[in-house]
Amino acid sequence: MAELQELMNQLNEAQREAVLENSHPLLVLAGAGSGKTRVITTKIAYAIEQLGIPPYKILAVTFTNKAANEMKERVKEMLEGRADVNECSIRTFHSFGAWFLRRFGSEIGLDSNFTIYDDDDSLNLLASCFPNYKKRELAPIMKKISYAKDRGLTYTDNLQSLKVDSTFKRMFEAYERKLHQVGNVDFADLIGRSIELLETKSEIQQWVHRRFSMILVDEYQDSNAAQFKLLHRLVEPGTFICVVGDDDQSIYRFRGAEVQNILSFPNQYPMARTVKLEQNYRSTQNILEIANSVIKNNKGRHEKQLWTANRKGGKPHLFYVQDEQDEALRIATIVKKDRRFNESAILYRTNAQSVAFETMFKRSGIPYKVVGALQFYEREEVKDALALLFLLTNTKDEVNFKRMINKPTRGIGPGSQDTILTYGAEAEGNLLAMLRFSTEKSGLSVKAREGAKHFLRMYEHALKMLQEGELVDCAYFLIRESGLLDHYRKLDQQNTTSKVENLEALVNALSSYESSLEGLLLFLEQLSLDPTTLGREDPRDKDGVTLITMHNTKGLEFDRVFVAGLEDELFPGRSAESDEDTEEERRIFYVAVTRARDELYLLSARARKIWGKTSYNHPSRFLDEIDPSLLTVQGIRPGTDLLGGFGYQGLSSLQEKRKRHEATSSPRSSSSSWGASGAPIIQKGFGSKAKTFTMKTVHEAKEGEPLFPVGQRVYSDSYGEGEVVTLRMSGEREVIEVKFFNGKKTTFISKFAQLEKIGGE
DNA sequence: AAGTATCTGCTTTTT
DNA sequence: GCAGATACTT
Repeated sequence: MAELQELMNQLNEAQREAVLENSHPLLVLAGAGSGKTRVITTKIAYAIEQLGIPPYKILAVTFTNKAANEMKERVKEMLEGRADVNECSIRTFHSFGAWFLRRFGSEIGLDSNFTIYDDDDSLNLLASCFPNYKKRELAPIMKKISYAKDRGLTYTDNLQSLKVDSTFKRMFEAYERKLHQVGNVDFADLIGRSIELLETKSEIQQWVHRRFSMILVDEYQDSNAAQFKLLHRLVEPGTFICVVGDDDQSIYRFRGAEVQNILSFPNQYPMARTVKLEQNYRSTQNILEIANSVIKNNKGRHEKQLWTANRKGGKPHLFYVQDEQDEALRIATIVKKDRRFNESAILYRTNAQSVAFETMFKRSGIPYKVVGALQFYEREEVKDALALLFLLTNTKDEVNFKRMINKPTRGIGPGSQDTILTYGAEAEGNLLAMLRFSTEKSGLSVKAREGAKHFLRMYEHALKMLQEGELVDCAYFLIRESGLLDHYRKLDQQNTTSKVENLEALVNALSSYESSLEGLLLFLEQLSLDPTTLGREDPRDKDGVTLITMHNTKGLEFDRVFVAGLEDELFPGRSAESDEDTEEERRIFYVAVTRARDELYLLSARARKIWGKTSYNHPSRFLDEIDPSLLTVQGIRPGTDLLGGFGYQGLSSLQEKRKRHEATSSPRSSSSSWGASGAPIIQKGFGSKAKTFTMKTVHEAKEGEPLFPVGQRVYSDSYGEGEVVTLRMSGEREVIEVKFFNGKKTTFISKFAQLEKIGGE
């Protein structure tokens, strides 16, 4: 108890007020670095220790996994020694939805084994509804469907506000019906169907009301209309609700977030109290001043006075650099000097920007960690293996079925797939049953039927293994028996990839889960909701400079922050057209700058490679909003004419673009040391031509005679000498396996094999 | 059905 | 610079 008192003593007056107010709905307007997380975590500690609220009755919701994990840890630290701390629900909105639906979804016809479709899967599902459309055309529609769902709308609602036509409505409906049919949910459903559940099943709503007596929401400014609605359904007059946020840090408008939610909280909850946290404890005065001078240009915001009692600090730096390599070099030079890797972070607008830093850091031996990028999960082989597992938990999952039914190829092309799917009604959506029907009846070619049989038998066996609790063996079995393992092993040998290693890593990750269907579901859910966790050691354990998108830094802080890529078209991005778009970008800038405790570096490059093309952009307009006297500037601002004549700035942006374009297309003499112009010896064109391999019949078959005997010595351009070790027939085709003397083993279709027979026949 | 070659057009940001 | 769609060959 004394400890709690100590925690309370660390708070300022406003913070303490926020912790102590527990009888009215509470809105905490918390500026950047004002101790918002501390307030929430202390509030939880206070509720448990002082008010005697059992931990399991507390629900704290955040928007990002990182924030949720961070909060969990802080609470655990504060309440060290209490065994029941883990009973607090500290989750993202989406993971709450998943938990809730897993538990009660059956009440609204949702199988509890559902899996969660990501954006890619959703698009595939939509594409399967409209085979005549290209994915390119459907992608923006899918985006709009998600957007509508984030707004809490269904296809039966009036969608006029979205400016859509009747085709859209039709597609929206078809998508939703299909999603129901396959028995899975998309991200938006985790919120939307939870709302549906609460609205239609009063006994469950009552259960929820009994269960959670205190609900806290962090980063409330990022909530969208659907989440707002969900929250409203979770609380009853007796529930204590507290939301915390900062309208200046609202940066998820593109995903449907509505700042209005935080601004109108007092109207929604008439008894609400508001507490403002305006003292910043994080940054130096100089850093804060820069943040303030930029954000004040936003019109749609609440006036507030964020101040700090911290020291003035050194002057932040602004570097004008040549290009992205130069940018990386400058940063590398700085962090190398004092080696304060862990205390430094590089913030950028787009994930793609991390590459230049990674390359440079590898070169200079600087340790780093990329936060958030999906690297592992996005790999083709990993997605393939996961698709096999997803199909295992839900045999109606058409998206993952289509992904894997013919991969690696087993003779079931688009035509055969259509045939199989025609048994849909008869099989009640069960894809394995469809396979069975299609193998029993005519309609498939011999090859396709064999392939289908094999796939079916494989799954029947895998399901049995899963039932017997052999989860890891089952996963391995699927990966091997489907042919994926051989397929990728072959690719690894041809190229210098390590796809098989990734498959192994996946199976290894799976092995730390309970060996059952439940364990598998948990594993898949964890992966769907936070795909960044897999395949990488816990980033917190690793030393190094943090590379991270500005969006991902919310809630984090670093001694030294580099904000990279401050150029128009990149930041603010090219798609920021309206004032609202620009204001959102400005808030992102504000978030980025306020992450810094002591040192702040802003970097702007004259040239940058975007999509393989060098482009020349203006320094970010946000830099113009900073009083130059606040910064130490190094390098020369592009457009500054040292002779005092006309610079870029005198030209309209269109003229400029043209002019820059000319500059780009003329042969460049300058070229940085590792620019694209330093001609490599292996030219792309030649390189790929040399590898070009067209399937030509190399060996003519003679009636009834095999093309190769086992033991035949052969020579291959790519592998060198080897010997045929096995021979089998695949349908009409002779297939041989050759073991090369370099140790590699590869399978060929004899007729097409680029092999020379050597030695006497 | 499967494998290649070639062309096109584009990526923010996250659950 | 890369993925996806298209056209073509075996």
